[in-house]
Amino acid sequence: MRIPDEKVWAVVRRIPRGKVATYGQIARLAGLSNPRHVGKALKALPEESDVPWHRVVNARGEVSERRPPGWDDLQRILLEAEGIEFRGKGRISFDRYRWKPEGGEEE
DNA sequence: AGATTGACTGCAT
DNA sequence: CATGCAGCCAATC
Repeated sequence: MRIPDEKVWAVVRRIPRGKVATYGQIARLAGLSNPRHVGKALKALPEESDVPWHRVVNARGEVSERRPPGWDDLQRILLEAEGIEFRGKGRISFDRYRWKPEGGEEE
C-alpha cells in the first residue's frame, strides 16, 4: 500500500465517542491528498480492529453507501448506539456531532 | 501501459 | 436544501 492506511486508522481511533468526522477531515489529518483514499483504507480495515469506522461519514453528514447494500445500515445502528441522533432520512446534525480535530478534543 | 472506478469534496445552479 | 460537474490519487482491470 502506498497510502498509510494505519495513519488513517489512527485518526479514526482519535474520534471521541458520540461524534463523527468526514473523510476530508480524516484525509487531511492522515496526510492524504484525496478523501477517497480514506475510504480505501477503511475498506482494508480488518474487522478485528478497534477502529470506530462507523464514526466516519461523508461531507453531507450521512453514511456513505458501500458496494454491498445493507452494510451501511449497520453503521447507522452503531452511530445510534454512540448516542448520535439522525435526521429524517439518515442524516446527522453536523453542528452537533462534528468532531473538532486537534483543536480541543473534549469528550 | 492506458482506461476505469472508488466508503469523496467543493462550488455552482 | 438537492442536483450537477470537475478535480483528485491510487488501486484494479
